[in-house]
Amino acid sequence: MAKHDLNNILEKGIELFRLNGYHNTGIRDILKACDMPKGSFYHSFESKEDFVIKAISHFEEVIGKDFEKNLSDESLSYYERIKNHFKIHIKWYTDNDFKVGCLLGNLSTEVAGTIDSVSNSISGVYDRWSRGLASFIKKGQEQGEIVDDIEALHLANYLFDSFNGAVGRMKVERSSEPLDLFLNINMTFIKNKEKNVN
Amino acid sequence: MAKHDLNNILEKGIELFRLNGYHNTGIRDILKACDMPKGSFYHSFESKEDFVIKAISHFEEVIGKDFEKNLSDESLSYYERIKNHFKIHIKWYTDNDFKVGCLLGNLSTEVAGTIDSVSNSISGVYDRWSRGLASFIKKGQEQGEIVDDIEALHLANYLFDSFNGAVGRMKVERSSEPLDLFLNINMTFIKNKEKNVN
DNA sequence: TATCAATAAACGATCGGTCTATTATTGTAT
DNA sequence: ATACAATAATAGACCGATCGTTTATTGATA
Repeated sequence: MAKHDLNNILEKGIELFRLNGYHNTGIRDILKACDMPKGSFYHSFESKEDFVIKAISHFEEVIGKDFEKNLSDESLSYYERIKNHFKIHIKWYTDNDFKVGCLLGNLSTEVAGTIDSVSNSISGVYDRWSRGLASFIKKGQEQGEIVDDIEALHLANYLFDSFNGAVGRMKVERSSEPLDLFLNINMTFIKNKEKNVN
Repeated sequence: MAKHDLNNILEKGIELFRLNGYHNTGIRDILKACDMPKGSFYHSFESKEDFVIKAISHFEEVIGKDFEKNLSDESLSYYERIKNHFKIHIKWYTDNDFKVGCLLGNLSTEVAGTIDSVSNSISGVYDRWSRGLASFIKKGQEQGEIVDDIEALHLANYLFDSFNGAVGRMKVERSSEPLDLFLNINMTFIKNKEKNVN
């Protein structure tokens, strides 16, 4: 039995990676943030690379739950559920003063081009998330809420990517405007105007 | 008169920042890439931060020209010019094996949250570029080529952000698919279907 | 007493940045 | 034109700090 809760360390690491990036976050910073002694890190993790891979998995688990909950809210139309999901995330970024990015977005731009294990790991998460979102988009298309001239899986992938781009810009502008633009424009775009659904 | 061409150093730095990121690119790496000794760097630049700010300016200049050229191609409709511009960039990323990001996109996610001078500098570039693109979007809207229910400046900002998100994903997937999706989906979205313009 | 997780201390490498010394280049006076 | 001081530019050794990682030792358990 480990004395230190590994999930706690992973979450502190995720927090710091999101705030300061991968290469600008030292292992010492993570350890200091959760009062773990300096020597203990390599008892639980093989390397920093191993740590970030496990952090990605933990992130998938935590955000994935939130994700499923939002999309399964049967009081809303499929279109509204998707909109609501992004709205909730926008609120979160706003509450964090526009200084924190998405773990996957940060790692994608910073290290996905140089560390293969990281890009492979992120790719898997996006694949699963996109298929999850796509299943709800498809239902929305079948209900006539969402435009159906674009494949659901393509639309899902695109929406995630576009949102990440807006998050990057948000950090620059220190404002929710890029996120709001993302939401308003894409929600206008994907709405099937022939039906009048909220 | 300087023996070393400052623009050459800036371009090598931009290349490395785009490939490996800001914190993962040491000043030594930049100097080695252009055979410049250490002492000369600090004769020309105050610090790494000063260097990256000047690199952003140089990047604005270089890409800005390319940008203006593409959008001023009078053989194409406004809609086609915009599409063509992004197409040219997609080809460039493809030629670079999907491992290189946009300087501004990289710096936005990696350091815009922590180094104010960088976020301010990037913000200025985006502001000028967005206004440039918006002026052409506006003309496209007036010609009935582009949907006009969204403000041109908003659309311009949104397109840049969305493209950057696709570039991040491209690095993860090592594929042009995210970029192609960005182009196909957005070009479908912004096209005014009432008129039949290429 | 044997085992092994947990931890402290130290490792070599590299970071951004400074320092002093040397070499080109320039402006000025003759 | 020539001599010479002044300054710009080049060169690389060097600095303390910090990087990711390794090693040696401790402390608890069986």
